[in-house]
Amino acid sequence: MLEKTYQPARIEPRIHEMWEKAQAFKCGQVNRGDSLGEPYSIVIPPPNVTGSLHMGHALNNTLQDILCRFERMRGKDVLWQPGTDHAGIATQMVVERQMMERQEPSRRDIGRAKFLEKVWAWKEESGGTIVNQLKRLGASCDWSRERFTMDEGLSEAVLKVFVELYKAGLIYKDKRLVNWDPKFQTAISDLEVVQVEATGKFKWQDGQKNDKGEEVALDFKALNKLLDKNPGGHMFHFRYPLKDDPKRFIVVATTRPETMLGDTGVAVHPDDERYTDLVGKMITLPLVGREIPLVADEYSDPEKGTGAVKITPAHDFNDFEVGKRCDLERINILDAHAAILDGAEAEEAGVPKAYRGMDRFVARKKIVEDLHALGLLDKIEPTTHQVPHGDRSNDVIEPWLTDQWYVNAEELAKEAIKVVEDGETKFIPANWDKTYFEWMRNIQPWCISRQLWWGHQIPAWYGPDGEVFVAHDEAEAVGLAKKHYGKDVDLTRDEDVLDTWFSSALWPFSTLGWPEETPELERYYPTSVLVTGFDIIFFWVARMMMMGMYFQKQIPFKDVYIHALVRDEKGQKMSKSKGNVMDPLVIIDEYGADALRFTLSAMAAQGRDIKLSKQRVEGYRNFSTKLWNAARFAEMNECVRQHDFNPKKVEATVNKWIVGETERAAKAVTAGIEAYRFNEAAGAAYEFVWGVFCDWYLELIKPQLSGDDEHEKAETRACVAWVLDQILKVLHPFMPFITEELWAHMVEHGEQRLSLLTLSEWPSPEGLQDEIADEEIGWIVELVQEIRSVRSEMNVPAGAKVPLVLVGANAEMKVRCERHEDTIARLARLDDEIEFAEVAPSGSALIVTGETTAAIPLEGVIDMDAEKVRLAKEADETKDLLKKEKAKLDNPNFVAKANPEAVETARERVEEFEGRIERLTAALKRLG
RNA sequence: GGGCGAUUAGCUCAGCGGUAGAGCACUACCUUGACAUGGUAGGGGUCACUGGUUCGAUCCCAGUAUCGCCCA
Repeated sequence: MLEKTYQPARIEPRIHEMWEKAQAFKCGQVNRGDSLGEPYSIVIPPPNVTGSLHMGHALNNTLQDILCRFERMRGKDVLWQPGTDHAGIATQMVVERQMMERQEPSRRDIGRAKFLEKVWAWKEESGGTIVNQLKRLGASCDWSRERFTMDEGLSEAVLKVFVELYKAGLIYKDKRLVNWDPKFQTAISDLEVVQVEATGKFKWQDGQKNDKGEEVALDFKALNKLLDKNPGGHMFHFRYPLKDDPKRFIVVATTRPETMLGDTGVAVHPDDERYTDLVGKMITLPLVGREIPLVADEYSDPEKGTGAVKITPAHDFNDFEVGKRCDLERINILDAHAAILDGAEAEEAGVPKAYRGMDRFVARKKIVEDLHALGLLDKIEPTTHQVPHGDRSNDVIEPWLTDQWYVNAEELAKEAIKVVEDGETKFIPANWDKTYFEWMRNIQPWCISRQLWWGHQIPAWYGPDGEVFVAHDEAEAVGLAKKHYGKDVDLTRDEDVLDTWFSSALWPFSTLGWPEETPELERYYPTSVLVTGFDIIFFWVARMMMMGMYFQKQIPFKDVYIHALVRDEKGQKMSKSKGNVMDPLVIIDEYGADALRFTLSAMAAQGRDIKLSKQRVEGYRNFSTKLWNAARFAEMNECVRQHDFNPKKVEATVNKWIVGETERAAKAVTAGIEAYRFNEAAGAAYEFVWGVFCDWYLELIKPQLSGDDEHEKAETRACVAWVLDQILKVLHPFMPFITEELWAHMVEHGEQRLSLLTLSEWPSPEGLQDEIADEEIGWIVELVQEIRSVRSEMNVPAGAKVPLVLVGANAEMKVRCERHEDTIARLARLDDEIEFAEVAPSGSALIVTGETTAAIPLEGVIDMDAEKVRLAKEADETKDLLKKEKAKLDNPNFVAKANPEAVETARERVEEFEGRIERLTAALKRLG
């Protein structure tokens, strides 16, 4: 006997063990029938090995799991490929932090090899967290195939890709500006940069007078206090003197004063008449003394400030381009820590001694002070601007001039764009292709080198003169070098590693064994769908597409399903700093994995973010309880599975009706999942289970189950068991644990199950609709609801039984009544038998439905005045409806142009409403 | 500045060219032998605004307003 409530915490681990033991999720095995189904494959977007499951993961993996379980039940050979990525910066950071906490020597002290040993040790010990969390969510991945981007095989793929792209000229080394993270001392991708708004409040202008006519002094103490708190937020205007006419100044503005040490020009707009005569003249850069030209370039905006901008090509992305166009020198003034250069480099860059080795923000303050002392500070204004920060370090990013490796993404993007244009790969919802195209068509060279130790070390070796040899391994590089130099030379390997996304880009085929030509690669590539969030379109989708097209000549996935972001109940992004994070594991502990999964799927409407609240989860936990108790009811009534039960052969009307409803529900769920409309699929299942099966079917059959018609009882019991089986099946992708548990349990008195629910066949009932049964049950439902409604409105005590008289019933209704008398009586709480009469007994409450008038004779019990008001109100409402329909039909255009079905419906309605009004009027007349 | 999206019940959201829906919340009643994590009944909406298309618009189109996100 089932317990009274479902207790997920007790059951989930056991179910999980069952699946594992049965190796239920292994790909390439025959689960049913005698042949392998057609392949269906999904690669998991590999979570960071340092990660732990957050709500976004929970949603992402719930949706993938729904698809996989659904297709597996439909007989496909499903591969859901799991694994994690090595997350360069994040992992290195975690391990370094751990070393610091343990007061161990730093990574630089112990060296690269020792450090990597430590990272691997960390990975072995703690790297599996998220995998176990995915299992708790119920993810039906083929865990036997779990991969890691730093695996031997995947590393081999990385090597091959790097070498081949290099040979094809699609990977090259270049000196460009990169986003430099001074904290981690590595280049990071544009996508790892977050813009943080800075707003200042300090204001000062040279020569400004106060009320007393005194010049206002610049309060450095106040300014520096602000700058210490936030170095951004202010626009500083400097006066740069002309070389030939030192009394004449060009005023330029910057939010980063220290960069002026690297200025190599000042630009004005070519059409700016204020400066026409000055273009080409030289300016003396204050503090530094360098002579720099005034150039004309359209980058400068004549409307902004003075129309002149200082140009620092080595420290600003826009200035870099201006510098390129105007042939300006690039002078780097920062070191890897983003401090001002020191020593020989400083000398070479012409950095004045006063600032050498100084932190960038200290230099910022000092330069402002020094320029002010020279009378070259024009004004300081508060401003609001975006300051780039590293998303992991949270340090201010510096554009920095370095040698890095690049992928010619523009070239690779061509094919990746084409296959989406051609519809080979489809985005769902479709409008995400706009985002994809936008990004792909404006793609920049992809900087793939990172100054880290943890990752795939770049397979490039340098000769003594800096000549580069890219090869699969050192031996090959040595060979190349020998050929180049004509003798053996010492080579040094490039120290840098590749961007983590470089290996992730290969994930759809590297996990299948590439570069080996494996049967899995042959069978499961291209994968069926990639399921991910929109924020990852650039990171994964774009890059997987480029690499897939180049190395496999085939798309990596047919569909890309983009799901929403999970937010908190107020619509805020969940973040640790806001403290509004909902931990999926806490929710699972409290409500069960099924409740969480169902909540996420029920809310996963396309194109809208999910605002998650505990209350919602609680609601779907209640749904599990409801299902549990329906099964419990079935069990108590010995509703057990009969192997020869055929839903097409049921005789009882109510059974004919429920098998038809089951078909409808199964089809709706199927259609929903097929179209990635998870909310519709979940909603259809929910409505069927609760609103149809529990609320009506189980109630309608109660009299039968306690009756003595053994033949009918047997059919109904078998029918309940059959419907429940179908319910467990269609709910399984959403709620795998409770359904698997009930599936196993429902056989206690019946036939042994041959397999797990998760390997059972997806229902696809056909031909079970029965219009007559639908109509008959529909009539009963309506009648019962109306009686209940009247009882409630007339304040008939809930426990009291009332008589019922059908007025002017035709033969069919009489038959129906007789057939379902027990049921109606029970559901509507009637006493005695239903009676028939030509006119309603006096003192009755009246029910006027589409085709029926029913009377509840309760003279003395009900308030006849209240009854009059109620009927009059109903008559008025019906008259309004009638008026609307009539207006339609009175419009000749409607009759002429509207769809004939619409006209027909309108006519039917008019008839129905007129009938009802007639009967309501008659009823009112009787009441006086 | 460019792009995308949203605006429907108190809240969160479905829906969609033809009688406005759900969940939660709310009100009343009910410990009836599956379930109080429940049942029954009920209240509650100019479908943001303005035009247009149409026999008919919450839905399609254009514009306005407000909000959100992404990219510069």
